[in-house]
Amino acid sequence: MASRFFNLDEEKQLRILNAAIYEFAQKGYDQASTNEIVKSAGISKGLLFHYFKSKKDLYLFLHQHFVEVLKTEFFSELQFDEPDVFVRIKNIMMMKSQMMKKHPEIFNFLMSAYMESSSEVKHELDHNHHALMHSSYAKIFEDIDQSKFREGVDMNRAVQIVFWVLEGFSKQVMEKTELLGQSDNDFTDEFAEADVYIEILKKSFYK
Amino acid sequence: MASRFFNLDEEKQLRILNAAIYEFAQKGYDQASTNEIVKSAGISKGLLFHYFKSKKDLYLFLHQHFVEVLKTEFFSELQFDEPDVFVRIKNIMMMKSQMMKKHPEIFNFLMSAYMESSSEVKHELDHNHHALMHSSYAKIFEDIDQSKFREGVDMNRAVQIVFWVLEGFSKQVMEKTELLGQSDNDFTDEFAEADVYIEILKKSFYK
DNA sequence: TTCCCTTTTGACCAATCTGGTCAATTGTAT
DNA sequence: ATACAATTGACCAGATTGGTCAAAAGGGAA
Repeated sequence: MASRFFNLDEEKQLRILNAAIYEFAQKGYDQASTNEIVKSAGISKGLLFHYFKSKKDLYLFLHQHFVEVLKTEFFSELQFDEPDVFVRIKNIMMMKSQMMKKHPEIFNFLMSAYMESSSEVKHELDHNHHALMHSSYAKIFEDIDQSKFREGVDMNRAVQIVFWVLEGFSKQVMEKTELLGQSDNDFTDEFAEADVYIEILKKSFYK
Repeated sequence: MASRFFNLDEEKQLRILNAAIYEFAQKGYDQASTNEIVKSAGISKGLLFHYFKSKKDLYLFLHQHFVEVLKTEFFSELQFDEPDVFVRIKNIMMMKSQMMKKHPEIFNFLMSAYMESSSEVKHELDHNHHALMHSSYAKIFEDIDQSKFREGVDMNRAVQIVFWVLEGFSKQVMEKTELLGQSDNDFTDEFAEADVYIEILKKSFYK
């Protein structure tokens, strides 16, 4: 099914993919319209159903595909050798911000898929999602250098705190850059500010 | 318009309100169906348009009404005399959790309204929202006792950290209680755990 | 040109749904 | 019986739904 799709003009592929994830993100599975998708992709109705045999087929393909796309980009750009957990978490958060900036439509789509409640696709989605989380998230907290922590601090809670702080921080960054016109922003200032928070937390929890 | 509505059976009022916010939260303004609302409220089409002269009228009324409801409940149960910022933030977060637990439908509706992009209502919503945020949020950070902070700590950033940590914490609590069957939960354990985090942060930032 | 195969089209389907109206019915209090 | 408010639901005209399929268009080889 999908293999045939990838032989298309790359530009036509993109038009279809973008139109589809936009529509699904906007309206959710049930309410999304295949008519709307073909119209905004500039292709005929028949063609869409030629490549994807049903609406469900299309939706599940999109989900699988873009999870894969983000995963690939994420793991190719992240250095895993970073020994300090705090910095590791920071890198992940900043990367997430950069990727949300770069591919907002994909994030919107995957976020809406995460919230999707239509019984027609819910089961398959949950399955994909769990597989992803289990494989990716765990390794953030792997191999933490315990010797750096001051005696008496609860290491797990400390790491949790750092995680929440940087999550809050990157959420704030996203909201700010959304308000201002975005464009060229390379997050240099934000990296620096994130480091200030890291330093504060290190001073609190490290020896 | 709305004044007439409040003369109805209270039970009928509730049926209408619940049906409406559920539908709007589920599908967004454009895609929400007035037919669906009257069906699930068990009233006739004509009646809905008798009390609310249009779909837009209904939507904006619901928004205004439930913002008011939550605001009232929030400010009536919160003690403002709490002198410690950290505890103040904690109280607000825990209260938010409790209210989300108590009125999940209202939160869903207001959350979806916050994300609403339909041009027909966006402008009015933004206006309401801004008014709310400006009046409520500011006083969280009012009158902070600076003398408690250790020298050398950046007070604003410290408060920000506490805010993010407790936000992350309460989000986690919500997700957990959503997975488990909810029911009777009074958040006693969660209050205690939140206090642990508060203590850690106090030790870091206070004299 | 002719042949053959793949790609692409869009009219068509039957069903459902849209926000909103309004003449008619029902309920209630005098 | 009268008046008035509350309530109904059939009706409107048009749009939209996921999906099909015979036909047209494209393109390379003979």
